[in-house]
Amino acid sequence: MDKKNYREKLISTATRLFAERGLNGVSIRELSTAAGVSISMISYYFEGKEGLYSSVLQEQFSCFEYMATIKERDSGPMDKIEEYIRWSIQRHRDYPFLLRYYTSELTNPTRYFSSIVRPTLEKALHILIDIIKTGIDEKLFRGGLNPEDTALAMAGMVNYYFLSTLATEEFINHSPERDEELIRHYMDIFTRGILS
Amino acid sequence: MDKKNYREKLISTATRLFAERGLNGVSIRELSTAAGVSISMISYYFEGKEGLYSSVLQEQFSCFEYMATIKERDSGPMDKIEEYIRWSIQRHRDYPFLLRYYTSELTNPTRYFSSIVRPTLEKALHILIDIIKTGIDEKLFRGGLNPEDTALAMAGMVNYYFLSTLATEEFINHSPERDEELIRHYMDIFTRGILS
DNA sequence: TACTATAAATCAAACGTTCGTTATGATGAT
DNA sequence: ATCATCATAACGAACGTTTGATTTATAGTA
Repeated sequence: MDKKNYREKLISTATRLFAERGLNGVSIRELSTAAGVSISMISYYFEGKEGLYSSVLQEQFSCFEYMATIKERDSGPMDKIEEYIRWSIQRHRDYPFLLRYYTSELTNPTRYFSSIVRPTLEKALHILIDIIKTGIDEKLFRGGLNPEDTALAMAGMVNYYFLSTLATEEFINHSPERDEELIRHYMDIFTRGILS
Repeated sequence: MDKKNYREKLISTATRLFAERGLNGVSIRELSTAAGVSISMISYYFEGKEGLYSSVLQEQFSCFEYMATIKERDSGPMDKIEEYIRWSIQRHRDYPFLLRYYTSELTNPTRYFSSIVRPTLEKALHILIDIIKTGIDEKLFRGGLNPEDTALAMAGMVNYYFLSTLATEEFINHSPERDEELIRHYMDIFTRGILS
């Protein structure tokens, strides 16, 4: 039989369950059963339950690094904007989990938030601003446009949709087709407001 | 001695503690001690812990009814927009709690979300849309403006700020002066994008 | 006013359950 | 021989709930 590594299995199961019900909403007994792994593996691979939670967190937020690469892509501002929206939507699949983190049940949530989440959100915003500035320079976007305002409105807009659909059937069951539909929807809004 | 009623004391304490650490992050022992009340009062006044949580929720969301009255106010669209922003900011003092609710630890969160939160958010959005439409009709706002897009961008924008400052010192310690500063800031952004 | 009976509000203690952790010994793969 | 994994059991701590007794408030009666 193949050598198994249940570390990943634990992480993926924990990601789903913690996203659904939070750190204190899931017992490690239920978690290990759902993962099909012995309960003692949690202490074996991680430093207990909070250690597992921290590992999940770290993995969740590492995905933001991809966002930073969009700026360097060899494509026009319009394509980059679309890429940002696409990335946002895929990221928002994990939104319940991220929201949980914002109001974390960890022993010292504020420190984590300040050191990871906040800079990440600000970085994302500045990348958007840069893309829009480039669009204005290249005279693709309206000259009168305020890059900071536009980026904020855009990031907020995408955000707001997910906040309002969170935890609904619509959110949980969104398909790739629905994703594309959403991307077109936001690109339409963006286009209406921004093209020169 | 006066007749006491610890119901309100329990609700106010629970509101603060649940906002900080969530339903499963606070034990009813700690909660009752913090309220200076016997633990059995929770089952006496509410139907257990979840009942108390539900009561807090209901009170939190009832504030949204005020939002609906803004539309009927006897003032211009610009004033109404400012009122909306002011209301949003004050509401966001309770943001950690509301966010918790979005990812609720209740037994059946989706039902609550669908029946309370979603309609509330949509109602708020439609009130904004109406205000903006009126502004366009009265030729105060740009004619080319898309009311739906603008309302969404605006609601999202205000939202995004709080998401990014949540759980930071900056958020927790914001003062009335800081509130006014924020209101002016958002009104500036709005004005730049919307006036005719 | 004073006494009493009833109901409401409050409490401390106990109950049974579940929690996260750790220890143990065994099994199969490398 | 080492490593990954298992099932199981045990542990003390913490959990939410319930019980039964006690205090307080209210109302009725004299």
